[in-house]
Amino acid sequence: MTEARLSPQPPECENAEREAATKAQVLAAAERLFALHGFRSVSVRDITAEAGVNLASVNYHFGSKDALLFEIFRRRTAELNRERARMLHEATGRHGGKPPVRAILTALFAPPLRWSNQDHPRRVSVQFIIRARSEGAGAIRDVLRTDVSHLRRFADALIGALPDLPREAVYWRLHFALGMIHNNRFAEFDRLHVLSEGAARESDTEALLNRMVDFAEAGFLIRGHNT
Amino acid sequence: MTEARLSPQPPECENAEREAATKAQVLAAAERLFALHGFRSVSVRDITAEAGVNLASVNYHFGSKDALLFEIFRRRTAELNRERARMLHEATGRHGGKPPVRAILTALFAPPLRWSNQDHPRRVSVQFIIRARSEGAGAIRDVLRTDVSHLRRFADALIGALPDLPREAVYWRLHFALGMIHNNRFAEFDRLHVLSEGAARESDTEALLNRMVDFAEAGFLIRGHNT
DNA sequence: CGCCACCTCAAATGAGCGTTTGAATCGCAG
DNA sequence: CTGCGATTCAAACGCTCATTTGAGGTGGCG
Repeated sequence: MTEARLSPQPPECENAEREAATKAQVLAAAERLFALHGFRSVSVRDITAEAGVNLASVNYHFGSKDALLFEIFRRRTAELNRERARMLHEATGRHGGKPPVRAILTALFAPPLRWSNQDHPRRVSVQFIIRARSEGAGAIRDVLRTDVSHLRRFADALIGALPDLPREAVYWRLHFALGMIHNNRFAEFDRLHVLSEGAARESDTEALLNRMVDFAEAGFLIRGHNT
Repeated sequence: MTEARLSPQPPECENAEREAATKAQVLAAAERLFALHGFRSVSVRDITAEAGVNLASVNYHFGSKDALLFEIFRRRTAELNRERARMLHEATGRHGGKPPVRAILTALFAPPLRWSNQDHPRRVSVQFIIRARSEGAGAIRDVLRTDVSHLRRFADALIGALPDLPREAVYWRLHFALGMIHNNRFAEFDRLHVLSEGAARESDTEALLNRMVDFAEAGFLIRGHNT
């Protein structure tokens, strides 16, 4: 409960540091608990207990439990979208403005997959985002449904890479590809371990990334009877 | 509140009918509300109000809210698995014991997709199952993680159809294919409508089924550098 | 009819929830 | 040292929740 004060810090910034420390501890604890157990299952008391701060901290610093949830969601999706956009931008530069399907899919898949790595600091963030995507209500749901600016970049890039494919086919296949990522919850991996009797393990992130890109790329490149 | 008694029924079976009616009304209301808003957001009071029955009905007929949830989950997944197994069995018969990848994937995808049809009585059931898969805790989570007998039939069939592919590759690709279905939530369709500006609509179920099978089949049939 | 098992009902129970409150405490400026 | 704005704290508030209770009603059967 007094951990923040135990850290060796210059006294002249201790006040600001303590504020930042409390907020940061709440954010980290809430993200972890939400990712593991869902929003409604985790109480403000659970969060503040895990963070080692006072019960009132959440309402003081964030206004409400919902606002805290939205704040974490906002931060993490912004981070993820930024990294994805960066990789897409790099791929665009590498390929003279017209990246191939494989490079676009890699930009889409790699960030969340690499974050899911065993010892990555953003490991729980991916689970948090996936959970927020399916359980989120209110403001989160509104953002998810209406803010497609980030997805549009990828859709446009795919349309450019597949000029002969009808646009709606591209949108559908992008929808399928997104489903592949959103299914990477801990519980799904557990089921996969049981089903494959240990043969399929997600520990090798780059191999999994290749598998996913292979699978999705093949789906994008076909020219089926109904395209 | 007295709806059950208003229905014209032979008096000699009214008691049993009323019991069945109450249970059935609770089941239907709970399934619908759970599917639309999630488990934790829906209270027993919401359910009994929607069903037009007394508050205590849930605990009397099912024991607890959790047990009611699990009962619906058990029924719906059993129905879905039965239909999937039936289609797989039919495909197996049609192809002399060795159905091709396309037929296997159709057996996997068609039931939930057809249930999602606009006027299908099981429309909310699919949303319920998807939600239970990601939000479910306790007994549901245990079943999801450990009961893979239903999936194993499909995995074995796919292994038989793809004898040159390493087993773990089949498991991973099945995992990807399952992700494609589980992403078919109402909210995801909404987002797709916005992104595609109305071009991609899920109303034509058979066309969507073809798109999904095309996409997944291509992913299964490749022989990539890391298989 | 009278009994019985079954079901329904309104009311209550007690626990847990998000949030609020007002006093206490902090580092710091005057 | 004193006063001040920002933060932390223990306590409490009001509400909703799942569940329980015990009385009342029901139809079927001897």
